[in-house]
Amino acid sequence: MIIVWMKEGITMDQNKIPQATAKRLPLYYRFLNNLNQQGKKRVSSKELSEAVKVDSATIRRDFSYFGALGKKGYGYNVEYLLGFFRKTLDQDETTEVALIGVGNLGTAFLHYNFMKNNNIQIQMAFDADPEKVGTDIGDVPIYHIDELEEKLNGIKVAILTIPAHETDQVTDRLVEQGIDGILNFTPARITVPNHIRVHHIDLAVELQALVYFLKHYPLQVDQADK
Amino acid sequence: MIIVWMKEGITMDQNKIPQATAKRLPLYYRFLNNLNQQGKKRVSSKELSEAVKVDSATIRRDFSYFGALGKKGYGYNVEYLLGFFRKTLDQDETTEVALIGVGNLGTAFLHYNFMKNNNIQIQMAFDADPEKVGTDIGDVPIYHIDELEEKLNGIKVAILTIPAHETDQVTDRLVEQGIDGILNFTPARITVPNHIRVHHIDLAVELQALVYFLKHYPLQVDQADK
DNA sequence: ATATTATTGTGAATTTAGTCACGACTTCCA
DNA sequence: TGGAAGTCGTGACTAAATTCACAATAATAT
Ligand SMILES: NC(=O)c1ccc[n+]([C@@H]2O[C@H](COP(=O)([O-])OP(=O)(O)OC[C@H]3O[C@@H](n4cnc5c(N)ncnc54)[C@H](O)[C@@H]3O)[C@@H](O)[C@H]2O)c1
Ligand SMILES: NC(=O)c1ccc[n+]([C@@H]2O[C@H](COP(=O)([O-])OP(=O)(O)OC[C@H]3O[C@@H](n4cnc5c(N)ncnc54)[C@H](O)[C@@H]3O)[C@@H](O)[C@H]2O)c1
Repeated sequence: MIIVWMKEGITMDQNKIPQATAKRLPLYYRFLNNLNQQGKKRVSSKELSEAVKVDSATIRRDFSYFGALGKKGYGYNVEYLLGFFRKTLDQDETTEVALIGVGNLGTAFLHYNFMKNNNIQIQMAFDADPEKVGTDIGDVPIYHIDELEEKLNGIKVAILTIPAHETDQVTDRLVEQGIDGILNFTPARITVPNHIRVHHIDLAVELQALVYFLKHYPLQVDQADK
Repeated sequence: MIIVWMKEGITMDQNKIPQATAKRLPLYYRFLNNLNQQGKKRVSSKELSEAVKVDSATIRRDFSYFGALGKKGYGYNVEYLLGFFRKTLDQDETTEVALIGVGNLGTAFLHYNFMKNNNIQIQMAFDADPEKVGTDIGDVPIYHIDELEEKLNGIKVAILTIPAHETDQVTDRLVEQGIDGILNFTPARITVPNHIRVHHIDLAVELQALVYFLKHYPLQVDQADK
């Protein structure tokens, strides 16, 4: 077995962009979009910092990976920066997504459908329940999961909101169809070939972790908490 | 203005537990619970690693912050480890939570209500819509947001699933009532006094970040991807 | 018994992320 | 025009997290 490793971040474009930075980009983008809509022309790392709650040095550092986007003594030009990020985040082309599992969570996502500030659209949904199949939710058609192979049509990103015990089976079929990325809301940790990227969002874990932090990590006490 | 800083992680119990470790604890706990229910008696860091997708050295390191929980050459005793984590994660006492905003997401959470493997329970919900007030969802009563002060009754943790533009106003009221922690699903970054812990889960950002990674961070290509 | 195999716990090394602090440059006002 | 104020970009530092790699030890088989 020959394995070719392309370590992350040293390939393709010149992306040496740290992962931590990459995760913050959509946040910056959204906020810049707001500013722009408000007609704001310039913004400093300090202002941004207060709004997105990221240290201003971190913001400057993040931006600097893309070159010198600002002007010393001035700040950043909102429109320019926004345009830059639009290109960087590929906001011009829409990414099509499939959602699997139209239950409580899945339905919520379909109603919301991420199209507010961004380039991502749920194109179709699948469910195993015949009751749900055939209806639309917010213009998104719901197909039966048996039609996955037939309908998926080259979609590369999937959101998984099915019961945990169905996860492996469905994942295998998605992999078979050439999926590239999965946003997994089930508590199951899935196994996929390593060219596929999976992000887990484990809501129960998030809540438990918050509670754990509250009990065990007392925060700063500011005696003049105004 | 006098500020007393208690830096995180050097206070109270002997917790020098790194944050990254703390965030993984609920995950470990859940998986150990599964194992135990399956009647499994022992488990190695390698097995755990495959199941939860965390490097086995990281798992051993994580556990080691709590002392020597395993046996060399053997692994970990599932029951013992589980018992240990139950205590550590305070799984015996239930944490009461309030949910604010019974919309798409909020309703999904109410139906789910986290009580599966853990000690967290949504006790009550609030909404501004009179249509929703008065009904119950899965035994959780829905009150009008105007009753917040009256009903909240010392609850220390809140889940926020309201529209972004309502966030500051509602947050201030929660703070006023002495909330300790907020799990914020709105895209708004909220400002709170620094003894209050806020975790953001920004679903749109997560999805955008996944797409960004797919386009810009080609993963390892395994030529014998079996 | 003894050898073989499995697996921990942890120092040390490495990698990744975050922050400080300041020189360089811009803007803006008097 | 000159100087004060503001802000970036970044080298150097610090901190946090991960991973390597191996001695120590336990379980098991023969
Ligand atoms: N709802 C929440 O608040 C919440 C919180 C944390 C985690 N989760 C996790 O998210 C997932 C979904 O949760 P939910 O509350 O929406 O569950 P749900 O039961 O409401 O929805 C699951 C949906 O998947 C469908 N389904 C079942 N098998 C399928 C298959 N093979 N192919 C396609 N569809 C199939 C069902 O018909 C159902 O509509 C679960 O894994 C759950 O553990 C949910
Ligand atoms: N639904 C999703 O998939 C999704 C995805 C990403 C982010 N979000 C964010 O999560 C939040 C909730 O989303 P949603 O889709 O559930 O929205 P929603 O509009 O369906 O629900 C919001 C609910 O909050 C209630 N509300 C409004 N003002 C209130 C107040 N002052 N006090 C109490 N309740 C109030 C409304 O009556 C409504 O029931 C939003 O901020 C949204 O941006 C949602």
